[in-house]
Amino acid sequence: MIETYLLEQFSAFARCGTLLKASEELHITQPTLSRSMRKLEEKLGVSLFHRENSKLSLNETGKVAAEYAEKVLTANQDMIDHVLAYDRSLRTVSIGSCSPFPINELMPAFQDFLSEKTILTELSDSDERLLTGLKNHQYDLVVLHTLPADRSFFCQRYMEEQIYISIAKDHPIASLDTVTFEQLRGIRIMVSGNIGFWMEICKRHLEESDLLVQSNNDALTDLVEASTLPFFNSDRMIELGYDAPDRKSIPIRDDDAHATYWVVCRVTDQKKYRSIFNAVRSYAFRHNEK
Amino acid sequence: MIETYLLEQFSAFARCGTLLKASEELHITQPTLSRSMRKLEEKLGVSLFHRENSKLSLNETGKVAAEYAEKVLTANQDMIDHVLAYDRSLRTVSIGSCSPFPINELMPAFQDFLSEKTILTELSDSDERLLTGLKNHQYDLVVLHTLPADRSFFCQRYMEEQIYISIAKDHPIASLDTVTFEQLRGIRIMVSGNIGFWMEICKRHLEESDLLVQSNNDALTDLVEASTLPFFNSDRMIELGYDAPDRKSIPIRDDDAHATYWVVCRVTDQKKYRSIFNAVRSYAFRHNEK
DNA sequence: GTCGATTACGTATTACGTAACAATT
DNA sequence: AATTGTTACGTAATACGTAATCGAC
Repeated sequence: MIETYLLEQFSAFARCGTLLKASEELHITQPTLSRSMRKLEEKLGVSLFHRENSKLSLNETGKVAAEYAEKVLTANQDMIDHVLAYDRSLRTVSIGSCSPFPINELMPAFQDFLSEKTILTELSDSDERLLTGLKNHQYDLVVLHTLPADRSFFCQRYMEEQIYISIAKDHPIASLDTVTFEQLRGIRIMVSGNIGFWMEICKRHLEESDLLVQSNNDALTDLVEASTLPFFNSDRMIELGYDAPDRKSIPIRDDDAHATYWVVCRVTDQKKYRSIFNAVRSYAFRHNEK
Repeated sequence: MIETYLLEQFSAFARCGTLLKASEELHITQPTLSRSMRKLEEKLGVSLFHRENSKLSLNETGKVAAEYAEKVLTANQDMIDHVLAYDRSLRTVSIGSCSPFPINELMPAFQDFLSEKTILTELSDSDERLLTGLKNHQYDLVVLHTLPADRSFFCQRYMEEQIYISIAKDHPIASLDTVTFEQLRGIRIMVSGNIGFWMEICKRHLEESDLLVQSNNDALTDLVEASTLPFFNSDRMIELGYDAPDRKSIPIRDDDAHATYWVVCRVTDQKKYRSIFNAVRSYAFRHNEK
């Protein structure tokens, strides 16, 4: 077997063409490289270079050897990458969600029951992408707004969320008890940029030009206070106090404005996340009682 | 990058299960292995083992690492194997032939013009197999008894060979000037085992049970002298003095009993073997003159 | 007591750098 | 003169072995 450092030095020479350039790239001296190249030849028992006129170059065998050396080195680097990634994956729980609110609500439970692990959360606007991610171990837990048919997933019903329009009290619409997306068409409405699948819903029912998307949440809060423009809200957000005093929040009665969230994992991991699912279940129970 | 010796030691431990057995396999001491395993963990920056009760075993990450280590090591060994094989191939000329006689005749030319190379000759009973071997660099030169249609080969007509039956002078057939395979059916005939495609010809035209195949050439010579059984001969063999005084050699007039040999190489190698083909051509010219 | 792993210490190997030299361009 | 590769020599790093220690079965 050939030691890795010899292959690294050989590969560097093959790329750079001269020992000098290779030695600069590797931050070692030429004599070291010169000796290493001889050593590699000795180890293999074959000649790898043309040596003439203080000019060193690969011969036919050397070119073949360089190709294979590259393979060995990438295999080595691959090992490092994969082992580190695997080790990381053991200490990390990746959670994907179609919407930001369930994640916020679940965070305390995650921190309780996965205290020794790193928690990594990610928003996605597509249930489908979340499920494929769950399947190929990109995620360990996902929160969906649709119930997957696949039996290889374990699903627990979690919570409901209802979208509201928060609109100035003197606006004609403020007199209504409920509205439809249809009634909101043509009105400019502010909306946060990080709302997962809700953005798709909004774009489907309203003109895209009417949506004032604001990715920065602080900026959105400022805008709400500084303007009288309506904005999208939800029962969950209102519960948390995200409301504006001079506005009225009116529920949107379209089916699409209501979501039921499901917490999902691979059936093989069902036991692993048992305590989390218990917390989810009791949360769902408490809220169904109301 | 991880040095190869660390991966070798790690792999040995993964196979053997204990440091002691691994150390015996590698002919090093346990302390060395113990230190190396720690070093590997340090280099990767992750834990690879369960250490408890003077018992060392791979943890989950360690098992993954062992798989990848194996890949790196096989890539390393692959490199060595292929580089050595390639280097060998540069100093070797592999010659395949459908018949022994052309090789014997060409040997002096090979030794003249490939003096710095190792010459490797091989008999094959199938032109087809010789051609595929030539295509995939198993052979560099082949001698065929059929002219290949493929334009990616360069072909040079070489020599003729005519099969004779050498039969006791008092045998009825000995009175004939020529014979056919048909006339020889039912007669037990001795034949050498190493005659390439000729064996196929004999089996096609004669009962297999009538052929007394003798793989050892010396034994065949002895048998020829000690018995009066007929045997197959050829004009080329007769020229070289391979004959028996108390027998008569009669040419077989079937088409199959006559062969025209072609020396063939890949067109890409045509120049490389130019001097050999010159020798072949002049040999063919001399013999056509006769 | 045996087996397996680790620690501590000393040694031998060897990979590397410095300096000088050789050979081209 | 500048560039590139090699040789010679000394040094620092390190891989290894020996001996002793600890724990468990």
